[in-house]
Amino acid sequence: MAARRRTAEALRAAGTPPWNVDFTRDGTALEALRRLTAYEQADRAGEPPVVRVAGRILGLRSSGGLAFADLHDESGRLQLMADRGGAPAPFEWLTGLDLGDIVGAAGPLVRTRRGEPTLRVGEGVLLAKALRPPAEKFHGLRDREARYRRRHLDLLSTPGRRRPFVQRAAIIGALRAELDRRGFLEVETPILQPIPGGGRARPFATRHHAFDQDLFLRIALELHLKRLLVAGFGRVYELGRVFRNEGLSPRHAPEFTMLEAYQAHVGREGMVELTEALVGKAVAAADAVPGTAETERTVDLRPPFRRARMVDLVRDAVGIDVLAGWDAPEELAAAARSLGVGLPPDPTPALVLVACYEERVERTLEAPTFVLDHPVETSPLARRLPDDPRFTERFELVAGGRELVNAFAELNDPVDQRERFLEQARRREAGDLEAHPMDEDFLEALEHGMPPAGGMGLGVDRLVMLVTGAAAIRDVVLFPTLRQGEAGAGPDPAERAGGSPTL
RNA sequence: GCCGCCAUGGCGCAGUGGUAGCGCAGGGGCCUUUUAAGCCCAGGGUCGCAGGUUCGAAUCCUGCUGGCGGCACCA
Repeated sequence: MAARRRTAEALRAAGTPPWNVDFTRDGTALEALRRLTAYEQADRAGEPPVVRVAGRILGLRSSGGLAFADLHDESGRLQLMADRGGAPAPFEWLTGLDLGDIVGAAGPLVRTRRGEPTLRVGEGVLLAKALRPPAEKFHGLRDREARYRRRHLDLLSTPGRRRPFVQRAAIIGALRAELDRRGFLEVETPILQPIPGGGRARPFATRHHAFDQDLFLRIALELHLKRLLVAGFGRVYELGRVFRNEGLSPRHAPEFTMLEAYQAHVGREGMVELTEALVGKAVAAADAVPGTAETERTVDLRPPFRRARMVDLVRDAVGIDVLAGWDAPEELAAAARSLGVGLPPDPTPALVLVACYEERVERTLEAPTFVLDHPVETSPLARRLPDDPRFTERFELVAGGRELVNAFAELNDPVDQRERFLEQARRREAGDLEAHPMDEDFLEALEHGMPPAGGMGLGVDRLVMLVTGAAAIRDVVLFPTLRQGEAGAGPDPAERAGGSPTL
């Protein structure tokens, strides 16, 4: 690095500023290749195309009087070449570059002896000197911590690793396009909330100084979107970050992206249809990203998806028939315990069912499956089944052993809603930190009348993981949350220690 | 929060109690069609941090920090 600083200073002294230089290109590397191909297909009529490209130098090879460099831009790679005899100034320029430098280059396109499309440099301009080298050029950054903490270095050193993030953007764009096409209104609701509701999770707490009041970061989008149904919007959705103060894992991050959509006058079936459509569009959008053919997708995400009731899944997988044993909760609990299923204290039949499902069934559901009819006790915002009030008109879409979507016919009975909040509040007082808090403001909205509606929430990061074949949520989040400790406080231990870098 | 594994030059890795090595990158040199170019030369590391055991510690022990994996909880 010291040598690079000297190089930069020498350039400045020689009247060639190493930064803040402009260069107008006439296309990307990919477009340059297309122009060369077109020229060749036209039987090389006339002069070869002259192009101006700009990008980062990630490979340098020189052999005496010939020098090559690999220029990478957002579209791909183009080789640069200069020879001492033919073009002394460009040759000196090219051999004086360092890996990582960002340059502009102009000249005719040719092919080398090996057939590599190559820009023969006529004019070369240094646009930004790299004082630090990229990571190792063959293996790139392998250390996971370094890759997450210094994502810019990871991505610049290994351009192919940008692809999942391009796919992510394509997926989010497709979700938005499909919802827009269906007439949903995209809205933005508060992230800072006095009462974090709409889900079961511990929130992050923060402090508003001017209000002298505690606020929480939202854990879900649900309650505000339902207020908008009350307000008269028939179809609304929000795509946004939510925050949950819970453990991390390859599939859990403290902040993640959620899509929630609400549609008046449709029930659960409408949400099934919408879910299948959105997943289908997401898959198509991701597959349309260039270079995606070799994506490793372990789960077939083509709709339609299987449907199964939770009670049936549990009965078939675990051998416990919760419906049959509903009136004998002690026996149900004993049966579950004898199979090694962990249960909360005083388990009701519903809690036995959910425990068996979550512990024994969910992770086994690889192929996308709509899991239907969750019990009321764990579904405080969902409408009851008309023919069985113990269960709700809810589903979760599970794929790859993980919940991807949670949806239901929304409860619009303010009396029932109040009772369920009270029940949740009792659990909260009993120490359940994730029980839903009482929310009078939301109840007041419901009391004005909310149309019957279906609602769904989709974990965008998980969808992106499934669609791109990523093993960890951190592989589809650009800058994942990491602990900030002494040892990992900054990117460069040498500089943090105050010593001079030894590069 | 608990359990296990990991941490060695800028990056990728080797080194299991006896003077820290290799490749890439960086520096110097050779080479006019290279593709992780090749060849020669010379550099660069308080082995994550702090203690301990030992004549002697990268190596064994303890604690701490960070990461990864699992459990618990959730999407």
